[in-house]
Amino acid sequence: MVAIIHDGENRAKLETILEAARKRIGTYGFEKTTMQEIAADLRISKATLYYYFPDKESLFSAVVESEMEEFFSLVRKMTQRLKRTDHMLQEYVSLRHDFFRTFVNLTRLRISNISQFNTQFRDLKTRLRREEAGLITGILRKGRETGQFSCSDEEGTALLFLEVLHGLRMVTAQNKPFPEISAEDFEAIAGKQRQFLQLFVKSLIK
Amino acid sequence: MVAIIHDGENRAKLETILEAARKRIGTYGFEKTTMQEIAADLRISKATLYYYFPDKESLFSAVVESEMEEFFSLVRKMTQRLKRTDHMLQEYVSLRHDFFRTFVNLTRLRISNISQFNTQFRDLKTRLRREEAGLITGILRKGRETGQFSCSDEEGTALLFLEVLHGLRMVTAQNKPFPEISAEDFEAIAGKQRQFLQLFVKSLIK
DNA sequence: TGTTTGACTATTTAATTTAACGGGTCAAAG
DNA sequence: CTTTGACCCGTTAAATTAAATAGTCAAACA
Repeated sequence: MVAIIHDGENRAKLETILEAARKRIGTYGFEKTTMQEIAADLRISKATLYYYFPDKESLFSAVVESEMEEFFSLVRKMTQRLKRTDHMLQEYVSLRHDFFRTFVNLTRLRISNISQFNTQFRDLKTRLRREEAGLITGILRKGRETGQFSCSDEEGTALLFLEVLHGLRMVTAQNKPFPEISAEDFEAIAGKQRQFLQLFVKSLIK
Repeated sequence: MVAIIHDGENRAKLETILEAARKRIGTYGFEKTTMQEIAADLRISKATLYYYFPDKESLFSAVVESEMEEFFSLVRKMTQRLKRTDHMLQEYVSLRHDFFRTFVNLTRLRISNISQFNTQFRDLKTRLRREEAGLITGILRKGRETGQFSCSDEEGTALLFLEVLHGLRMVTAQNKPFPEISAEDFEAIAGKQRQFLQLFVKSLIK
């Protein structure tokens, strides 16, 4: 049997591995998490890990993917629950912020090392980016259809929106040695993002 | 006589030193520019350099300061020339972009090394930041006074504006090895900043 | 007196070597 | 089908050493 097939009890084992990996990554980041450590946490051998995942990259990609899927799921539920599209954007920023708070170390992966990771990782990143842009585009479209927003080029606007959020995060967190993204920093990021959101919405409601 | 006093011909000598330092820094950045090299370019001894500037940090700060002053001067002239405040913002972004294009390597200074520089450098940075914020605040105020913009909290808005521009620059230039901020990257940054500017102005013209 | 310099030092940084570690494989066992 | 210990090899980290570099200063000079 091959690891890629997810059936029954095998699926459960994969889940426990993902969970262990997620904990390690969430605390120490990609670089500082070894396969040996994950195996030790699960009290299995490293070779067994390699029986379920062909390589480190695949395991880590799977972790990121599952985390992102959960985030997307929350977002979708939220968009169905809310009526006002400006509130959707607001909630989106809030959810995304919480998500990144628990997943910081993941983002701490050094750029230089990203390039070392095979195309697989880069592909995942761009896919998630696209998916995220799709969600925002959807909200903007809905805003236009319901007469709440006036916006031409929803796609371009959505990309700009995401890049500005990303940029504000970077600018604030930039010169922190390493684990030192403090609670205040997170609050500062949230504040700036809210301020931007206000401005953004204002530009849409014309 | 002490280097800090800038009179007559002494001033001229300081200028030539600043010019030589500026060239080196502009090409190789702070870290990779040595006092020896600057001295060699001027065909003077390193000790002479230290006669005019107490240390490397002071010389480099002086270079950055003079560059920034020139930029600010251009901006002020521009604001007096133009009537429409939205055009002022547009021109500001354009000027700033050109300025940073010629001064990239300066920004390449590693954050970790910035902290090594004494408070002096950090002070300069915050002072310039404040000055820049003042310029934008001025434009926003003028916009409100002339009825072109409606904006409460001009200061906060100005800071956000600058941080978003900075953020967009970072996000685009982030994962470039070193000297590889290509012309395309610069164009991409400019494009995103223009797009944001459009949105920003829209939110102000209510 | 103001300016320039070569020779010097003390610290940082870079280059070099060496040891440890981590990703990944595999034959064999359960 | 699943698990494992033992193994390999390339990368990284630690330790050691060599080279630069920021900064000083007494002496020369204009």
